[in-house]
Amino acid sequence: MIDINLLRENPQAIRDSQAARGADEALVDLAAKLAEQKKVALQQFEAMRAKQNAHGKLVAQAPKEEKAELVAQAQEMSSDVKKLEAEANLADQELMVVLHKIENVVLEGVPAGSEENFVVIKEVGKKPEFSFEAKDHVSLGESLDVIDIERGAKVSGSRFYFLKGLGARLELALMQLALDQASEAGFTALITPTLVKPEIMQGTGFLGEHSAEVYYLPADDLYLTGTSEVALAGYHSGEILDDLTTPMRYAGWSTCYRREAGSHGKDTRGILRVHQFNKLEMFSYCKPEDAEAEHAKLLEWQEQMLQKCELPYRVIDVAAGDLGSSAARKYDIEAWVPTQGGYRELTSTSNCTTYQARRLNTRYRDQDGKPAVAATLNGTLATTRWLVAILENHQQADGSVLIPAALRGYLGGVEKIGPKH
RNA sequence: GGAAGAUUGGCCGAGUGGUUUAAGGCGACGGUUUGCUAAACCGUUGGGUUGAUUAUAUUGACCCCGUGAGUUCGAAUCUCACAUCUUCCGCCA
Repeated sequence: MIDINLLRENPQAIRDSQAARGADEALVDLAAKLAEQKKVALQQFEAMRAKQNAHGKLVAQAPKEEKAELVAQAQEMSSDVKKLEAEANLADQELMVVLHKIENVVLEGVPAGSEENFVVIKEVGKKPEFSFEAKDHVSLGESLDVIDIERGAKVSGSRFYFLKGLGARLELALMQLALDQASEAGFTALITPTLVKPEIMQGTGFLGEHSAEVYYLPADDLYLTGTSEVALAGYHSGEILDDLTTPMRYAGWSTCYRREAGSHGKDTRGILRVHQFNKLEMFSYCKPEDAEAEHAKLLEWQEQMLQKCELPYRVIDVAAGDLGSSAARKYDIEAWVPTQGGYRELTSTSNCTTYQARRLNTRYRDQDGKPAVAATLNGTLATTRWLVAILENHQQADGSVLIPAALRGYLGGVEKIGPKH
């Protein structure tokens, strides 16, 4: 949710942001109007309530013989109060509906426009050159007996898979490497719930445009999370954090579930786009003025992980129209995928400024001890999808795959995955 | 799945329809005293919305006692639903 003070003081900034995203600018003026209406309604209600309260004291103190008379007067007041209260509540609800529709104000420098308007910030690493015909991760997974897609489909349907043998161990190795790196950087590890209540899912903004992406369990009124960001953002909801002089950082590990409802026919081969995968997510709570510096750090840590996995990649500054509604800026790191001849997203890091925390009511105490809304940021440190890039980039002429040195320690020193026969 | 009990401020805890404007204690913070610390004494001590004024301050109104609805002129207090926790019984890993 945007800051209602900004709506009052600088509505143009919000209009400009909506325009950069290609979102509805008219919402801004509608919200301002509704805010004014709510204020008036609330004042009327409070004035009437004050009268009622004062009268109530008279009733309490009055001698018995005068009570009947005073109570009769109070009855009239009561109905007025109820009416005005209902009006004020309605005005507030109307305002909230519109406020929630306005997306976060994008930061200066974010490229305007939609998906294709991203800006490449840098390219790092050397793309591999093969003297043989490179295999994609599906055939590598099959020949090395580390990914079993056929049986995944048999058991659970399309977009499901088994990771097997060294494939399964490689994923866990990747997660552990990421968790160790995060721990060294001061992150607190958290294994998070993957089923959450509606208000948490709502609060993190995943029930907006992307609600079709989310698995829902009607029998229990719970949602399956598509990322541990949901639980991590909800972790401190409704709290006032004592000290944010340095950011509070969590590394959340969880399985993630996505319906992929809007992507029929897209990436149907392999494990690039699946219904279930694992992810290690970084999540930071910090002061709003520290958010951009924290964002840069998250990006740096992500780059370190890609370098440890010896993957060629590029960093892109995602365009305003392609940001989630909570994000004020987002950087994606895309790894080179040889058989696709292109880059594919491996990580994403968003600076949500105070937008997400305001909706979840997460605050901190500033220098004066006064509560203020915190900023939240998130970023991927490892996912199952990384296996695609690792397998394809490190494949050898003999059909084997070299394991990046940083991961070997987690695999009992195994240096390569050889063909099964 | 069944039964009983509980939920009040940072923490403990009183409060069973009207001077509750939520007692009291602990903790924390400030002050006095003190060579320093402690003790003692005095004071302060939540969140939100919204006004006024001489506007970094002062002061007022309203809301918040797990959540939501209801009864009532008036609800922390009564009713209903839900959530969470505790204990017990049953079933199961």
